[in-house]
Amino acid sequence: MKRFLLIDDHLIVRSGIKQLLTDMYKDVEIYEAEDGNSATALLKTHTYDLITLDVQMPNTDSFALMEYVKKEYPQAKVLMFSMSPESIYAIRFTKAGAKGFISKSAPLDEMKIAIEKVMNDKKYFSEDILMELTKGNTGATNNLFDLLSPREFEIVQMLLNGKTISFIAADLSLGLSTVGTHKGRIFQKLKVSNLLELKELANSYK
Amino acid sequence: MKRFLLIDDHLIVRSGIKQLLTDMYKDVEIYEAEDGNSATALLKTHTYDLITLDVQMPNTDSFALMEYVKKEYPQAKVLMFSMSPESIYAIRFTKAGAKGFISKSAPLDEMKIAIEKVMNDKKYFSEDILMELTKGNTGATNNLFDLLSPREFEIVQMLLNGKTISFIAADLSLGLSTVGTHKGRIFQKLKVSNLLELKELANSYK
DNA sequence: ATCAATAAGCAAAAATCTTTTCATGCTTTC
DNA sequence: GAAAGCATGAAAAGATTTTTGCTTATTGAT
Repeated sequence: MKRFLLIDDHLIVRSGIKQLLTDMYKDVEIYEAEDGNSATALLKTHTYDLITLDVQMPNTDSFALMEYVKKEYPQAKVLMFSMSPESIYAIRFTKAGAKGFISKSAPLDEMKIAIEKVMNDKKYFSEDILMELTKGNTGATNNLFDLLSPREFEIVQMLLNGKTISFIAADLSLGLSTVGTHKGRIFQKLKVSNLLELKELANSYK
Repeated sequence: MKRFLLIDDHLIVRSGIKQLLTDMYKDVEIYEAEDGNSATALLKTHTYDLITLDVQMPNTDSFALMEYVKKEYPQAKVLMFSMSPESIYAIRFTKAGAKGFISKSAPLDEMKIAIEKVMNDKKYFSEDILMELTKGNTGATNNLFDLLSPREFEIVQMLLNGKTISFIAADLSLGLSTVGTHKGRIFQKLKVSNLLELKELANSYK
């Protein structure tokens, strides 16, 4: 018998995963949580063979939940489900202890593989994420913003407040291109490719 | 026998809806499309008792698809599924002919009601959207996005997805300055002065 | 039929941003 | 103490975006 915990705010998604799991295993026991509170409550009542966790949920800090799970239940096997294939969150969640990361639009076969792998305490990541993970940067930090130098940090905050390059340059008495260069390096370090992604990343740190 | 067409890019969501439908009706025939192309192909092969359509899909303009469906198959009954309960999309899709609008996180009972209503050619909308709709009749809207023209709305969506001016221009086969002008007009209508403010405004309708 | 308002589009110039490359100073490491 | 590496800064060239002013089409109201 396998026991699962599905954490996702969308009922219809939980229902889909449930379907998949009952297809895969003959004897399953499935628990569902639609937010962090019900998740922690359910974590206390049982141990699970696999926990699936949605990356983005309203009213719930998925990342904090992941950290909580890792701390309280170190053996827990967590498979992250994300809406978009290219997730800027992948690295953070992986460092926080997620064993796998898969997109909700992934084909069935891939999902099954991901589920089985993680259940057997192996890791599962899609190609693109794996590349991101292996690409240098084995920095032990959990917070990508820690990688920024003081100056970069100063500038990233202004960018997050909607300030333009030219405004920042004037404000800090720097050359236009200097600020531009900083911005480029910031984007590289944080692995984002535009302002909106940067904002999202920042928001994900609450 | 009931025949359904589910249009959603996330397999796991389709699977969830399928589950719900097979629970509701004894004899069902379910077709799935993960993008606009496969949807239009499937529309040609059968008529359906109900079509469910995801509001946001990558590589697919859901709104254009809705308009296409309405034009080619005026009797089709379309139930929109959206990630968030309130939505900048609600009115637009309703005007384009959607018969219902429901959130993916809605409780099971509500989903069943929505499905049944739309199948019986009645309308279904959640409270908040209904309010939005009735306000429209009296002239004033409380959703700034409703002020945008079709083209502007198309472009604002892409901007919210992090697309650049030049990408949008190429994608829509428009001149660079055309898209730039649209963007300027969008910012004016929505009273925002940069991308981040735009994003925030959009989020506030979620 | 005309007028006014809205929508859609573009060219060209001006403004702004990005990328590449390099220089310098400061730490850390061997 | 030399080498390696990072932080900071910027010029130059190139690319992109914004703004201005204008054209055309469509629609609704008078």
